[in-house]
Amino acid sequence: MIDPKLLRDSPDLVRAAIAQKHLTVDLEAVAALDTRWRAQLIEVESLRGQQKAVNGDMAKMPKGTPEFMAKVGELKALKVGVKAKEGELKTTESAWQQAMLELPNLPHESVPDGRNGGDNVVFATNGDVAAVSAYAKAHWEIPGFENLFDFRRGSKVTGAGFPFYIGDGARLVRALLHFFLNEAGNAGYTEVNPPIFVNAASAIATGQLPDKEGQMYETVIDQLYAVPTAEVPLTNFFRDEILDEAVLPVKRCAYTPCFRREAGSYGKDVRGLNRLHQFDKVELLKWVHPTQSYVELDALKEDAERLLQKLELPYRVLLMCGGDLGFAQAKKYDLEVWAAGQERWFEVSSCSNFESFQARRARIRFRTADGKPELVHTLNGSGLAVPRVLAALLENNLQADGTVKLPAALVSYFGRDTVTFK
RNA sequence: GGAGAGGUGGCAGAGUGGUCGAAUGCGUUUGACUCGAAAUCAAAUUUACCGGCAACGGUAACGGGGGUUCGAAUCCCUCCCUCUCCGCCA
Repeated sequence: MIDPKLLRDSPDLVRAAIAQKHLTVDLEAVAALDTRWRAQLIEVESLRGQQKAVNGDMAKMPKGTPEFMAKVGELKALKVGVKAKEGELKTTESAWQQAMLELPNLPHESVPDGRNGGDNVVFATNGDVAAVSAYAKAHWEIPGFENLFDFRRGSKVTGAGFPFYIGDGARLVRALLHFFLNEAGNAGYTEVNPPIFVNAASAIATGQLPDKEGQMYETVIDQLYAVPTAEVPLTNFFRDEILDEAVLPVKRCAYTPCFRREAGSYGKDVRGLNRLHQFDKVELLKWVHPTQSYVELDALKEDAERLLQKLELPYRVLLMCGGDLGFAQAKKYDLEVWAAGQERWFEVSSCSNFESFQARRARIRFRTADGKPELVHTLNGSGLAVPRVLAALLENNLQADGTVKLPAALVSYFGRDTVTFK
């Protein structure tokens, strides 16, 4: 949620920022709701003030006297009007709140203009794409692939996009997760093992709701959502809390399976490990002082990059343009890894600064030196998503004999330096 | 899943219909005393929103929501959560 005062005082600024995201929002309608809400609030508060004043008098006079009964009558009459006004206020207020929840976050000034993915800026590249592998092929075409990654049985048991990982396949997932978590720990992130179902309040706080419920799996009778990312339970850990300024920045990481319904994708995008309904990911999360959030964003991005460097995977960093920014992000870098077999870049991490957008929804604050609560800034990034990293490892490191040579960083986690597809 | 008890300020803990945003204790902050510290004494110490340049004023909040009443922390309904006992269970 953006600051209501900002919309009130500088609507043009808000309008321009939203335009940069190429979203259409009826700001006038929101502003009108805000105006009406305040007018009604003032009215209701003054009526309640009257009630309180008369009530105060009554408290001091003996019960049952004619004066007392007169006051009762007076307040009885007043009550009807107040109830009606309160009802109106409530209606306006919930409409206004809903509208505010549907307003996107504003892009940071350093975000480049652009309409879609094609306008993103290549911020940095690392590694030599041309020199990867003479034997690369799309990972699902590697002979024996289905021995390690069983999509057919996954479809039978659950549905498309829910593979079984078998033998070295399962072992690779475990090795990567272990590697990611250890690296995050070394970088100062405290490991957390969070719930993987969250309630609606949590999903609202991080921006999944309202609006995007179709992208989450929902339980039938308990009205819980399977987490699309560990970001949701992790961020909500401090919901409705005021932190001590001295503890900032708080840095945490978590592994969770992630569940995404992702309706509407097809073709090569969803072949093999490219896009799944369930996948494993380690998420990095920070709660920081507002003055530090952009420094922290760069550090976060570097923490994620380091993983790709250690895995010896060529990657590039994209600075997302306004039109390709998500609803809740103020600024976002995507890390894309090169998959030599498909000759494509794949997003394996998305590092974002939400500024106070999530913190305002979640009411996560810290106490400043002068004792006043102030909203923190939240940031998160993948560190990293497993299946696409895995796909790139398989494709880029495929050898002539059909085995895959693992990067040195992974050998101790995997237990061997070679993956076979038997 | 069944039965019972309970959810009050940073914490502990009073309050069972009328100036109660809420006693008291602890904690914290500031000041006094002291060479300094402890102890002691004094004062301060929730949050949100609205109005206001500000000082300040107003309204709301005693787990959430609804109801009764002129008036609710207090009575009623409902949901959530915690604890105890029983059942079940990795």
